Amino acid sequence: MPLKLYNTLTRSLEEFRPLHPDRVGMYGCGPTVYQLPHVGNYRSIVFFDLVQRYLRWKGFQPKLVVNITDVDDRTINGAAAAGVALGQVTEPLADGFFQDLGTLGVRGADVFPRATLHIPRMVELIRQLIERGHAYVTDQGDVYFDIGSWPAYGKLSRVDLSTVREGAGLELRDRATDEPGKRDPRDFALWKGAKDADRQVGAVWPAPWGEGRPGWHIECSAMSMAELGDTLDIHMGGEDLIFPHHEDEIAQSEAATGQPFARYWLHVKYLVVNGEKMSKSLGNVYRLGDIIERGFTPAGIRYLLLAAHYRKELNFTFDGLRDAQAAVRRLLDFQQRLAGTPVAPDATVSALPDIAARALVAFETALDDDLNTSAALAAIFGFVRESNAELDRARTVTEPDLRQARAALDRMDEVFGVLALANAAPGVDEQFARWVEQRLTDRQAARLHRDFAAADAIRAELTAAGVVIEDTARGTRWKKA
RNA sequence: GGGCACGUGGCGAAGUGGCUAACGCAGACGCCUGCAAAGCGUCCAUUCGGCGGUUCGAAUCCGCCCGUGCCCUCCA
Repeated sequence: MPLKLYNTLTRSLEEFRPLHPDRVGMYGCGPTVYQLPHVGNYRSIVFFDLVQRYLRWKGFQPKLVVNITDVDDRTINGAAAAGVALGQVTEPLADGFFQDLGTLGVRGADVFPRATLHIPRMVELIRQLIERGHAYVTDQGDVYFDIGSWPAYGKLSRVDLSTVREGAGLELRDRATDEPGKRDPRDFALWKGAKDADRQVGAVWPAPWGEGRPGWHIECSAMSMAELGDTLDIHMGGEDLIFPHHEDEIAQSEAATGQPFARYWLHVKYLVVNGEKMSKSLGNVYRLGDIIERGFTPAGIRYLLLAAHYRKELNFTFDGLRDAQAAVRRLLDFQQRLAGTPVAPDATVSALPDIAARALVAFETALDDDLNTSAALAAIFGFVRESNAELDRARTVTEPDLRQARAALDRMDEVFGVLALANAAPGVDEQFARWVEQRLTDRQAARLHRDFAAADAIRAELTAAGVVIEDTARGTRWKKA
């Protein structure tokens, strides 16, 4: 079954065919490390992870590159304000980012290039653009891309820059005076001549036309092409990056290499909080640490971020997070049930293999349709419900049947990674577990004597300790609430 | 001001011309259970922001209105 993706470039659903038969070059615009990322950022990152996982699931060999922008206006300003070197601001933030990725079960891109380590490649690209007449150097030592020299400009965003006016126009004029030597207000910076603040924080690199530092857009072009070649298969990012960032990437890359830059452009819609945009003034910018501190689980957060289709706005709320965790709980309960179901060689053949097979087809069909994660989750829950019903009916099943059910669940979680993440959560400590087991033994003894008052007292005690118990035909199970 | 999206039950969220509008959470009732929990079953939108229009038929297409989000030069 072919995978179809919505390509922003053509504004249509297209069958995905990689340039090279199996290998897939993917690039996702990663964080600028000037502050800790927030849930909005993670929606994008988790989406990159999803795409990579699914491509692998489908048998492709994806190579995912996610950049770390560690030099730009904001990082430099941050370092200058603190009076420290650039790296002293960016490195701790990058570390924090990687730590969060682990928390969210993001497998990790294959490469996380840092902009500051790819400056020579950027200089080389700019040199080519100047040579080919697509860029020019100003008296201030800045280098701009000459949009007039590139008629194809605007093919991704379809923005007609000549119609821009009013508020936007005013800003444009202000910027033009801010950037002397710029021939056309639409031209964008490839290189910025060194300024005092840059020197102060050590953000200065040599170039044939004078020292300075790269512009933002060129960073992504250089890093993606360095890792994936002149033409990559999939380029991803937040919807806000379509213009001008990705537009500029296309222009400068294609003008420099003469090759198509990226074949499929995927853009993730924004996440809103309580239906409102996330902003500092509203005080609703949540970082991962904030959410975990409120007692929410990484698996719940990951589930919530993946539960909505990536091209639809996602409403992030704490109520929604609670619901997501309940959904994860249901999946975990089912997984545990599968793990604990007794097998019997003489059990009659069950419907489990058939249920599993149908679920996998529905699952793949959903994801093939432009990564419809909501529909894929529906397939998983359908599998859970039908399997539960079958297990209620059968009581015992054959080992092969059970194995197929477990395999199907694992296979589907390879894409979502939610169960794996939930199971990776730090377990309860040994001593606590021993105490719980002891109390359960006591309760069981009371139950055998039909002393239900005593049994219920122990259960109440456990409930107060945050333990939920389940009596099954094979004994009592317990779990943390 | 211009451009692009979106608005589905209490909440979240699929579905984009035609079976009884997925799925999850919450809620109600029932089965199971000593009682619970878990699970299962049934129920929970005659209706898809509002008003018109096209069509044999629309949540799905068109128009207007209301609301929200993104972009209009360094914001995922």
